[in-house]
Amino acid sequence: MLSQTGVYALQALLHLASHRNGAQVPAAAVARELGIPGTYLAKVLQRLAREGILGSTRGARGGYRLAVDPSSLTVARVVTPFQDFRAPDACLLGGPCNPLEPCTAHARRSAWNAAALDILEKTTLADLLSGAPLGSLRSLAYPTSEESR
Amino acid sequence: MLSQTGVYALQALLHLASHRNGAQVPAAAVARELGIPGTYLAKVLQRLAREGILGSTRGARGGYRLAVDPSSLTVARVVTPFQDFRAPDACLLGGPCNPLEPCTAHARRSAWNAAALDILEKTTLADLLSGAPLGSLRSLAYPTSEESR
DNA sequence: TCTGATTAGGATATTATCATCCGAATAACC
DNA sequence: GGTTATTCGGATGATAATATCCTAATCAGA
Repeated sequence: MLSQTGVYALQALLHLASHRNGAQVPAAAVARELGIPGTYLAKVLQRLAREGILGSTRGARGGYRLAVDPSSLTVARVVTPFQDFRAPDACLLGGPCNPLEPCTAHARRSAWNAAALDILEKTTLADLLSGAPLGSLRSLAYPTSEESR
Repeated sequence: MLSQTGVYALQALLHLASHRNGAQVPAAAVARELGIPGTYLAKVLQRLAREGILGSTRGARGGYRLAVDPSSLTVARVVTPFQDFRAPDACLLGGPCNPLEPCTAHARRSAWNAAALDILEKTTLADLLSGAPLGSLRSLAYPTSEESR
């Protein structure tokens, strides 16, 4: 569901978020701490900075810091720069399938994708850090008896 | 969520399932019908045959046929040979994280994965073909007011 | 102003996924 | 038995994701 790069991004952000008072942390330190290939993480952080999710300063005692509030930073926003979640429009049944009146398989597939994206858009960095109750994830548990088929 | 190869497999199986009375269909015909690269689909079908999902006969008038009942064939079983859905055990927070008492982020990530797998295991080929009500997918809709955070 | 630490960015290598090619093996039909 | 249609399996090629390398640009501090 999440690409390797997406996971790296999340890990790094969670690590930075745990550094209170917005202290700056060099990319190499984050990488060392998390056991992520340093040269690669550098690229990922660079990208997150371009996205405005991280702030950066170069030079001695420089590094990266969170630029947005963890409680308003969704997993979707973190991960989207690195992987595409748009539902593919090709129909599972092959034939040309009117998007306005899609076949069942098509509709189901879109529902899968929407559901996955929904999770990512409802979960924030703060959620991941705080031991908050599962919230939106609860709706993903096994369906209770009356709604199962 | 689904790899390209997984989608090919599903499309092909759906196509074969629509051929009543278990008639055999050559790989090339399936590929032509669905607009999938024929030489690649051949490999996919071969694999599905090894998995016991398809039956095959070589030679003239040969081809592939479904070897299991669509209503007992889950999407998970179709797709698993081509992509791994096992939840990675690496912790999102980096540090060594006791699997028996995982960190919040870890738990949430597992929940995502379990939820995704759950969808795939609850949906059958027959579901995709029949216009059956969404069933298990309904539990993935936006949470109703009282369960949202 | 020099030096060391650090991000920025381009170029390149490595690996996995997707796709193609080719030579068999097998089965139906004449 | 020969011919044609088809699956099977191995080898190879293309493309995208992942990872590394190198050279700047920038900043803090001595």
